[in-house]
Amino acid sequence: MEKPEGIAQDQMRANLESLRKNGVDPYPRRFERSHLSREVVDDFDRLEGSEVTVAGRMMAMRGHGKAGFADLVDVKGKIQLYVRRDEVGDEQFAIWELLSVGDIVGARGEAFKTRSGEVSVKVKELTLLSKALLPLPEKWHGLKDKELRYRRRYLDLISNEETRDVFRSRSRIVHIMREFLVERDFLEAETPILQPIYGGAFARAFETHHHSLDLKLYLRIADELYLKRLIVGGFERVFEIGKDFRNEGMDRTHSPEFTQLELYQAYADYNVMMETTESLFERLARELHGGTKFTWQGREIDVKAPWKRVKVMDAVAEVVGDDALKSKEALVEAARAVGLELGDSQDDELPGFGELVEKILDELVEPKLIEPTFLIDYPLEISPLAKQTTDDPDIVERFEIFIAGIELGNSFTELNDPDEQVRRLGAQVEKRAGGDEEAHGMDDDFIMALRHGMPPTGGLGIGVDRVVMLLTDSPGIRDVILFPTMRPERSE
RNA sequence: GGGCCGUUAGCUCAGUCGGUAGAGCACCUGCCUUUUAAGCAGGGAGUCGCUGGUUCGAGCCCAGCACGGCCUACCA
Repeated sequence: MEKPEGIAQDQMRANLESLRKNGVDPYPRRFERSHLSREVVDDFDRLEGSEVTVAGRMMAMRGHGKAGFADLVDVKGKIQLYVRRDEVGDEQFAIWELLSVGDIVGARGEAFKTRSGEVSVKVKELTLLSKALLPLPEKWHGLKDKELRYRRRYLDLISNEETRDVFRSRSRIVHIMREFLVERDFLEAETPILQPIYGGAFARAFETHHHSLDLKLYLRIADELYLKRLIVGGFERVFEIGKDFRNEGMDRTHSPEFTQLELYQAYADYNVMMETTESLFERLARELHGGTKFTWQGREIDVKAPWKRVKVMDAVAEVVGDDALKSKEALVEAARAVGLELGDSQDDELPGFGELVEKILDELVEPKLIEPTFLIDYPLEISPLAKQTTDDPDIVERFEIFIAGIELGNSFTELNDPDEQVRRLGAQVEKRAGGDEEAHGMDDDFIMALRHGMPPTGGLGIGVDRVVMLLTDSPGIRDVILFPTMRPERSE
């Protein structure tokens, strides 16, 4: 059942019928415009007195008896229409009087300036291009309700200039990332989203089913294992910008579908990736903010290189003390002492050393990393795809990127020793068998690829949505995703 | 999962002590040929998120539910 539209809506519909009776097609086909609104405004000195044709949505109307004004908004801005009965004729003026705010129209007429100096079009011919049947949100306050803004993003975009700006910036950011990498001879790749075995991160996956293959498939949680196959294949520098899917909780920085940039560079290591990260962020900040400094939610950020590099174990020692790192038992005690909840004291139920380190990082270290920081050199236990450091076999060459307390990316010197990779994934498979749904599975084809020889390689993943949040001063990830995941509205 | 808050006209919001539902915008009518949050006069517009309860009487009090927001927890 369609719910009744309401009185204003009934009247808009009645106007539609009146227009049809007057022989007006309320939904005609193409319309040729000569100028965008901003072109007329910017080039007014040259265009004054000449004829222009513009089109857009009427966002305000001001009637004056036998004349009227409307604000016509198009993709680049707004221009005022001035409609006079003695200019358009009785027939068109009658049509004008049946239009409302929200209707989409085309107008041909002379560019001129009003008495108050506003560039306008003195309309000679007005064409209805689409009749609106529902009223727009309030013109002064815009659409404020967050739920409605997410669910009906089109209204948010019509009403709120800031929302349009966020998504324009998002488009630029993605474009700059692509340009940055293509300039450096990276090849853009598209790898499978539907995967029989998922890997490359710790996360629960969405499951689906392919009917004609009668095959269980997963939506990818990362691009990693396929992009590395391309490195084996000889492309040497590859990247992908695309959606990953993780079947987990949602909050200010987590969305079940999100956009990730992953890149892999043969003959590089994580040090090269750190330099690449710094260059990319500097480039993004310069293009969006004109320099390396900007603010996010009141915090001053400066992405100028070089960024701080802090070893994970040093950061943890700073919080819990050096002695705590000598054994798992000592670390457990120290973690409890600083207030972390670790569950029951049964040793086999406690997290491993690596997981403890990670928990301490999450709770006590990362939130404080406001200025851009690379946390480097992670425990091997929680990094099954990264290569060990030369001086400590329990530590891998890996970093994560933090700005404003938010994790923005993850990178390592990629593990390319196939036998070691089998051992690492084997440990993951055991964890999964023990009930850890987020542990990796064994990907035999990936292992086979490594056995053919993958060059030493540096890899980097960056959370694009979070980068957009940061650079657009948006408080949450839903504010930078056009149509964020929502529970359906209950319909009666 | 837990806590707090919200849900009233298409939108933005009021709603006092529990006593017949309000404003502005939008829409419609009238006047108005340089206005711009145009103006003036008038009009129509409601399942007060849903279900139950208390009460002579509920938008308001109580309980449950739904959806959302913020925080928190979990989760690479």
